[in-house]
Amino acid sequence: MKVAASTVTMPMIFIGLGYEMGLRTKIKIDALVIEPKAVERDAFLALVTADRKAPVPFEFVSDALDRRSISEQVANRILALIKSGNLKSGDQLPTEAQMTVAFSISRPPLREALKALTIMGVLESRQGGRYTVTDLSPSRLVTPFNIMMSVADYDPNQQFEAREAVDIALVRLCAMRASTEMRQHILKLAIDGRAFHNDALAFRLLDIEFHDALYTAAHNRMLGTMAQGLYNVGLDVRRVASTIPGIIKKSVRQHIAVAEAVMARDADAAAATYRQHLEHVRDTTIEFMASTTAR
Amino acid sequence: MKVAASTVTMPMIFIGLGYEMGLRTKIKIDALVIEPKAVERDAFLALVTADRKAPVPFEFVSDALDRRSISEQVANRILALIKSGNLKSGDQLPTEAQMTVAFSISRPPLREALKALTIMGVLESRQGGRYTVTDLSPSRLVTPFNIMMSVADYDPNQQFEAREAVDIALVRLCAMRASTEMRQHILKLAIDGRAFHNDALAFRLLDIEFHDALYTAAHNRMLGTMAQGLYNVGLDVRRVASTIPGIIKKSVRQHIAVAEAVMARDADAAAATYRQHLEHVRDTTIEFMASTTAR
DNA sequence: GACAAATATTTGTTTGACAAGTTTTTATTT
DNA sequence: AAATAAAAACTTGTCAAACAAATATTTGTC
Repeated sequence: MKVAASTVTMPMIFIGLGYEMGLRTKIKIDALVIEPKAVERDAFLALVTADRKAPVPFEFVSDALDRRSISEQVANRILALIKSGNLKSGDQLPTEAQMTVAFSISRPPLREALKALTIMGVLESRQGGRYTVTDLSPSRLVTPFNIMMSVADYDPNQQFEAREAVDIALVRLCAMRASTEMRQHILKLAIDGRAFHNDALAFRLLDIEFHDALYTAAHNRMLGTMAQGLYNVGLDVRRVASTIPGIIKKSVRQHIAVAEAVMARDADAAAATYRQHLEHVRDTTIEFMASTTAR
Repeated sequence: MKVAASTVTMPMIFIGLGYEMGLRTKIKIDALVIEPKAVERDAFLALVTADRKAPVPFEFVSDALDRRSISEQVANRILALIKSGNLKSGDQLPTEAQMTVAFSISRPPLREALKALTIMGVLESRQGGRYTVTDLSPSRLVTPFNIMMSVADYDPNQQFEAREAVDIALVRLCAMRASTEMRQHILKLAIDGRAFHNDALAFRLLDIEFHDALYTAAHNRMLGTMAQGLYNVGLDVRRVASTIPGIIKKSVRQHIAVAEAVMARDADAAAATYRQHLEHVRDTTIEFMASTTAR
């Protein structure tokens, strides 16, 4: 037990060296026997030690002071591994036990870092399985964006100003560079909406797909992620607002107009029609919010 | 010790009731005596119990499955308290010990949730002091945004497309609704740049302030946060790129042109000049990246 | 009442243990 | 020998207890 303690807190360079040499030690802790067999020349420890001196180009956490907690530092280190390409989508991370050795820390702070990245949609974990890097897709990474947006004071006007900037840029890009398949898919989704004039829930699902298709077809992940985040912010309000009779019908008509402009590769027309659509959504949303007197 | 364990895992409703009745229990754990004196009818426990049944309107974490870990659930709960206005900027959270009782969990998962929110810029903590809610300002909340953007594959063209959409919208808003003081501040920052034609570091700091002022003066926190995030993504590249002779001089001239358009409340002119500036930054950045052959 | 020292409180970190899943190995059967 | 089922090993999730380090609060003194 004493041995275990001193081994774990051994300077990283030593562990790394022992590791490089293929050293295999059996560490007995009470009734638990740890044998590093599954590691098999895992590159993680080397990576962690390698870019230890190299400063992370951009610091993510508020104060640049080194007085940050270990968990924040470790979260940055793992992010740096992903940024530098040493950890890619789908990759499995080492086990927590291995990482505690690699980072020379104990489990709780390590888990604080891992959980933070999990909540942010960068990592994924299942009890019994290992941590893996997610696909890092916009739909995964909107999570922190949603948090950011939802926590700030919610102002519908600001939100629609933002959507006007982001969505219309995306619609323009979509009209210019979408593939033929995506254009047809978008048009199909728009036309399919006609079947849901009286089914608010079904229309809402279709609406999500329609906007998603636009964002994806534009081939700009950054704008796409932002647009999706902004779309989500007002989603719960609009879910109720869209039950007002006539609103769905008008939305469907506008969707089709946008889709036809996209089909025609007419960026200006697509932007103009989409702007109309956005204004319609804004007005009905604000109207609805005003009608529910309680805040 | 047995008593302590059973007390902590007691159903929340009971704790809440005992609390409501002003019950004060002394819990002895080994040599540690916990006496809930500092709580003083703290509303936190009531809040936590209150909106326990009420479902959070929008779920932040990927899978809607209830198989999420406790820490993720608790993070959502705390966020819900902030969203609903029960926790405001600057508010102190209860101590960890109190929250473990309120949420009926142990410290590690609670800390995982708190640390996740800390890394995301929602909470702040100092050893010895308590957790507090940050000012939730864009500059704080960009953190998750930066992570999101930096983790995804970095494509300069996409980035500048995004900036074109977001920044130009902001500049337009700025030209329309900035206060007189802010306009003058922006102009001053632009003109001050002249002094730094040969000092890359100083110019970089001024550049950050200039763009920050534009974003703030536009009075749209959502767009402002996004713009700041996008600005940060390419910051380390541009820090080096801007050392190329002549680049600073041109940037300063363009800053002044933008500032003058803002002073004149001419949104179109501001947008046009800013677009020129962005293109200049884009071209020099791409040029620089191409010159450094190694990726 | 103001200031300094002592005390208490609070977050940060470590260690240890066990529960609840998942993966791998082993044994059995076909 | 291959497929399948059971067992073992492994891994994450959670709890518990303790101590270190920094901060708040109280107490004592002038």
